[in-house]
Amino acid sequence: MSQYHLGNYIAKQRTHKNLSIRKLAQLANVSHTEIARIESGERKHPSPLVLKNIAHVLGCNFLEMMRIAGYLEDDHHTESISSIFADLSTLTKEEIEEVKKFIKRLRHKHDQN
Amino acid sequence: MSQYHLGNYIAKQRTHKNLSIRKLAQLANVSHTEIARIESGERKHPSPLVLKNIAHVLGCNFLEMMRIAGYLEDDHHTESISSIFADLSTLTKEEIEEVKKFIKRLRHKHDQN
DNA sequence: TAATATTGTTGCTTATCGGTTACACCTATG
DNA sequence: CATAGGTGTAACCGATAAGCAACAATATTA
Repeated sequence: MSQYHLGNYIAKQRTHKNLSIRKLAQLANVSHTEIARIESGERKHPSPLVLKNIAHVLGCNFLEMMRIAGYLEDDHHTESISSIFADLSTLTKEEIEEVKKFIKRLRHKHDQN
Repeated sequence: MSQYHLGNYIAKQRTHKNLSIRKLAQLANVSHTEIARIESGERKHPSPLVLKNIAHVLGCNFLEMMRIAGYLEDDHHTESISSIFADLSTLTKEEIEEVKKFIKRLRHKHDQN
């Protein structure tokens, strides 16, 4: 396990925040052993639900984490999305809220099919 | 299991494409029993890798599927831009174009101040 | 130095994922 | 009718995800 994997990414984020494995585990509501195994690379396919909690505590992008975990495919679709991502950073909080509502409405209509 | 879940979504997509469970399984390189369990709701947390294959065969948005599976962040944590990123990922190309226009209008109004 | 706490890691155990096989049911073709 | 094929589901089983308790090693404090 000498290659760069999800565990390295999480470990870097964690140490950068001066958190121990156990402290992160406590905050993310995940066992410390599981986090240790993920970081060491022993755990091959951790649950997305676990990763979601970890990403939330570490304050890093969950989808980025999912991508590193090998769960996402980087296709053209996600690329066009990331361009929007760049556009968004120029907006104010209030405007971003409007975008959120707009997306929520879209998705609501979307889910009815 | 009377509620709308991932299985209902997959079953609808599958039948809409006139595919049997076994045929879908064959194309997606997943056992037919696993797909049956996912559709029935018996399987609680199918692997994202399995879902990726299924989504690819069905020609539907993988992240949308992930969202329905409960693997992506929901609206409780959508405080950062990165959460919008996740939300966007569940939309179609056409819908994303709408969001782009919406953002463009916002910025236009923004620049007038 | 001795006692205590904290670090990451290692069995052990339970639950669940996911495949192979077998089943019961239905449909079509001889 | 009978045989063949296709449908979804159930029984069984190996592999693994993930928690708990115990561990050795280090850091801290009295």
